[in-house]
Amino acid sequence: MDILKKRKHFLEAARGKREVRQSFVLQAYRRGDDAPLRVGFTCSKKVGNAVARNRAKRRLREIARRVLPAEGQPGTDYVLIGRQAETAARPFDLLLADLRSALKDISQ
RNA sequence: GCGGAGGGCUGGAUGGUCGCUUGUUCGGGGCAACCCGAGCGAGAGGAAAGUCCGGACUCCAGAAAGCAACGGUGCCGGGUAACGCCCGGGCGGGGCAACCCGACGGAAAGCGCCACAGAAAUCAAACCGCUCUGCCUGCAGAGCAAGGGUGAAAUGGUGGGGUAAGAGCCCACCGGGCCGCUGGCAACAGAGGUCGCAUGGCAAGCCCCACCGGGAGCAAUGCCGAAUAGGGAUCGCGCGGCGUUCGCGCCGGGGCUGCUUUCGCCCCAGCAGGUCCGGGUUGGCAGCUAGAGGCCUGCGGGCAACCGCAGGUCAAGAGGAAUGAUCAUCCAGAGGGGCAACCCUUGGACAGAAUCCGGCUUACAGGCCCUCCGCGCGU
Repeated sequence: MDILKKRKHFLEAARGKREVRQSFVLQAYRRGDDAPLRVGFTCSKKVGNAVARNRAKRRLREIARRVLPAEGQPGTDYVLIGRQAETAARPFDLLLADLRSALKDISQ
């Protein structure tokens, strides 16, 4: 599982499908190859100050690490977008459930 | 005990599970750069923040000196690599006090401004008035600036003498100017003499004086580097100004910091083509963390800031940016129940390194400690 780092890749992912959950927004973009899936994280200044953004990003990174290797699809770029308050405050098991349901919906 | 002043410290703890960055050792792979696995370490703050000052470091600008411009600082002394910071002192102001606050050089160099009110706001004067004289019920002339009133500010204040009424007109005390003296490195202070005593305020309006300052910043900068365009050197044609008898002769001209001087450097066209050099975007590596370092202890100097010496110890280095996620128990705190032990619920301030240091400023839940002042009570 590689991490997205280039602005170009984030812009590509933004053209793909979107799934909105209470705690985050998931974007997915099919690259059309069989290489391992990739994931990126975005927390804009809307999420809060630097401490709030870092915390939101770390929680997103953690749920991605636990769920994506088993349930994500190869050849896909995923982007998780943090949302104000909910990303940092939502109970962790619900956060995991949000990601699973979003992945299920977005692959259809 | 109540109220207050100054200063310092702290900024949740432990464990389980799963991760990230980095150092090192071992094993494996690779020509190598490096990659993979395992073990052992390290991994956010007092403000990491605002980016407001001061530096280190790097590059740019021809150098030096002087001048000008612009910006900054502004009582004195000390500390420091330096500062607009810190310490000590002076002066002024506030507080019963501990203590706190202060853009705190110059207003007889010049310009400008001083709203409203007021007669009058800096250069002269008199609104209500007061006194005397003349005519006699109001006016004219002369004298006065004490009283009233306005204002942030009205030509020093209080008391007395004096006078027609008054006035530093005269006197005492206070205040002030000037002069030297004494103390102090100095800011300044003290006592004395002298002058009745005309230089209102604003310099946070311009300005003057003294001192300091080149610009940009780690996205600096250096190195490695595919392609394309542009660039440079050299060969070749060929060359600046003036005069010309068209053979040539003579002489230079221009640019480089805001200006000047000295020194120094560079250019003198343009162009088809050949050859050679080179080029630096995405990316990678370096810069990159050991430096005016922090902390502890001891000794020495200093009122202190701080300095010196010796010993010990500690030390993130990311780069769409690691330093965590989650669960449990505990500890502060808050609410409720209970005589109590205790139980239940809730719940964690401000805030995240980005080249590195020294400051300042701002934000901050809760907790702890020290010193001092005033009042009250007891001895």
